[in-house]
Amino acid sequence: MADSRKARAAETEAALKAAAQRVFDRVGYLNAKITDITAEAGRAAGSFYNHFGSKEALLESLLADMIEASDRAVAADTAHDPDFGKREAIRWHVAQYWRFFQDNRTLILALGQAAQVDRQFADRLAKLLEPDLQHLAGHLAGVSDRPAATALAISALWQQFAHAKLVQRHPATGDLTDDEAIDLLTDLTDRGVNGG
Amino acid sequence: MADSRKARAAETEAALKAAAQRVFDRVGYLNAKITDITAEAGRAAGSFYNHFGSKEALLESLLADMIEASDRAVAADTAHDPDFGKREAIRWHVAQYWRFFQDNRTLILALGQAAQVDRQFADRLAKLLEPDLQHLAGHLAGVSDRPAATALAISALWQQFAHAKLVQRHPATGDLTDDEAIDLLTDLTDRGVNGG
DNA sequence: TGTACATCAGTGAACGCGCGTTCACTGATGTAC
DNA sequence: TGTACATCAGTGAACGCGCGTTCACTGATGTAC
Repeated sequence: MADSRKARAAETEAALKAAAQRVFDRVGYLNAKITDITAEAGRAAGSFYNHFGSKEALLESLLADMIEASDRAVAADTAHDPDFGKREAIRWHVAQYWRFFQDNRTLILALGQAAQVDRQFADRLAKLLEPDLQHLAGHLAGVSDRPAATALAISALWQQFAHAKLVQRHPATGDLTDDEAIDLLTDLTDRGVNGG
Repeated sequence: MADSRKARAAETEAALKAAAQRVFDRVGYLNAKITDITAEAGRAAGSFYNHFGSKEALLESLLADMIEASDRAVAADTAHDPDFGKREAIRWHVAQYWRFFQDNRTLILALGQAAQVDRQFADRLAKLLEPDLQHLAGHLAGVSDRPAATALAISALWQQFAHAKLVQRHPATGDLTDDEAIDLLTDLTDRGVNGG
């Protein structure tokens, strides 16, 4: 049965990745020890280094997976409405972002933590996020006289509010459903750039 | 010359605090070693523990200083305009926050990093920020039907945008003066809550 | 005012814990003939 | 198809680095008489 070795290795690698997500979720990326991850995956400590050079390499591998999935989703999208003059176009983007955050919250937090302690990583991450920012700035070109800076402000707003509700579970967001949270962000954004 | 001992101790403590700020600024709170701080202060490693129980205790001491200064500033404020229906009232608050961020950026970043790795600390920090959020929510009560959640969203917007410009120095904010940045945030906030 | 002792801030070498990383070994799978 | 050897994924004890933390010591300042 050829390839059963490769299959076993792939299985272990996948188990380590899945275990890492659970450990990150529990204690955070920075507090996660290599041995926490291998224990969670039910493997020996040494096994880790057959698959990843370091904790950061593992994180980058998870990031690559996320980017791949996200690129596929973008490709599947049949041209969404680019006109940010319309509230509905904005709401679609907010909802899209909200879902993305929910689906990837553990990884997003881990990336943020890694960026806090490693300037190089922070720079690389910023470059990876640049296209999304450009995308947003493109939509704002028609309605704002400072599309780039406004895109930055708006994505900051969306991200931090999603963080407050979905991660921190801040009391001030406690009585909001997800849809209401998305509406709130949509209103702030729509009025903020379009006025009224 | 009585008290010259206490004076020396106070001097060393102040030197350690000042050194810590510089080290945090250079390498970040999480990357800062105790010996980095003592070396920067020109003292022996052991000296640190005469004054602080741990790096976190030092951070809390810096935080206490900031809160004290900030409380003094609040006390000195002769009743500002609470009516967020007016753009000028909003701009005053944005400018206030901007200055606060500039004056305390190193410490704000350090607090954020500490919160990332220590849930207890994060909770305590959130409680300390609560009054400011309430203050903002109070101003929004007249113009928003969800003042608490909106206050959270708006402070997230202000903080992250200040971070992008003043810490990250994100290219998208490169051609903005501080006043223009404050205007941009004011516009987004004013229109966001009041519409046009 | 002077002397003897106590106290204290500061020192820095040494200790030891935690954890990342290595490596000799095992058992199973693949390959050569 | 069977045998002998090679390769590889996985194991886990052991190693060693980095760094927080301690502690016996020094010299200076304060106190008692």
